[in-house]
Amino acid sequence: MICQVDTNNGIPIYEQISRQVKFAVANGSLLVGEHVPSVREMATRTAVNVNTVARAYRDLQAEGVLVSIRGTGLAIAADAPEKCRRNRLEMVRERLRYILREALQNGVSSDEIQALVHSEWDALKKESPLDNTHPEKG
Amino acid sequence: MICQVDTNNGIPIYEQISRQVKFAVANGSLLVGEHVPSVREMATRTAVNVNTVARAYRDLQAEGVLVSIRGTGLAIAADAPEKCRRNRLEMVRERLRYILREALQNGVSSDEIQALVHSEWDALKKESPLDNTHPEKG
DNA sequence: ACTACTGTAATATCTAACTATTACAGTACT
DNA sequence: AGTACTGTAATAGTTAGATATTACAGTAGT
Repeated sequence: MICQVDTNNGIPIYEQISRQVKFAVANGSLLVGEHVPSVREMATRTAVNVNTVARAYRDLQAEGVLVSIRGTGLAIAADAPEKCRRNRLEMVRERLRYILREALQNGVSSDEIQALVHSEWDALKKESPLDNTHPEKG
Repeated sequence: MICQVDTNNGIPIYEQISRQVKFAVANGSLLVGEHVPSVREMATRTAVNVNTVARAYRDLQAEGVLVSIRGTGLAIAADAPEKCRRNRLEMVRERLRYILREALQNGVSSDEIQALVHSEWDALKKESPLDNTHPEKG
């Protein structure tokens, strides 16, 4: 489990981390019972402070994604995959809505948006071709 | 010129204001030479502090969208519409890219994204039907 | 028992964004 | 000249996010 943190995009680091954990659970990169990296390891690998990682993990516990195993670490909760998979599209949708609303309210046409999404999606696929390491079961 | 400010979405208020001004210039809601609302009026109408509006206007001057007319106010620069129209899709694209990258990197399929964009766009169109007050010339 | 890990918590410090307030110089209108 | 607007600036205070550091209780392996 590796997290990519961007300190310049305005999104709180703890939120970036918790989102990525939830996505990882949703697509099977993290399995039930598996331990998430310790706060210190995650902090080191992402060049972030321990407290910031702890904040993300605390939020994930509150959401029921992680459970604490005292003295050992934090593990993926039994019902986390179902939860995260159900919320995966919602997480994307929530942010997509802001952008589309702004575009719509300012005279961007449906065709322009469709073209924009298509071209950006293709560009991203070329940029980082899919490495299906953890394919989801149907 | 009315600005809608959301204090809870994490985006700096001054950035929300400057973006909305640029969009308004791009689609003809604000014309060359026209005065933008005074910092005090804009601050009152958006329930925001004067300094925050001033910050937005300062940025817009730095970008060449607004020009200062001493003692009178700030007006839309002569070449602002061209500039803003050229940047309009880029402003949307920049934010769209973050979302699509996150989705792609986490196993969301092309079909799911297309469906998501389509359904959200339709929902937004119903929510606020287009009032073509300032149609762009072809 | 010792060591090396876990998570958690408290403290202090920093920065960006925002607010409230006061002040000042330039312009327009009467 | 006086009034009412402009933008601009300085000051001080608040909040959220992040950092650095220290500390402590619980667990596992030796």
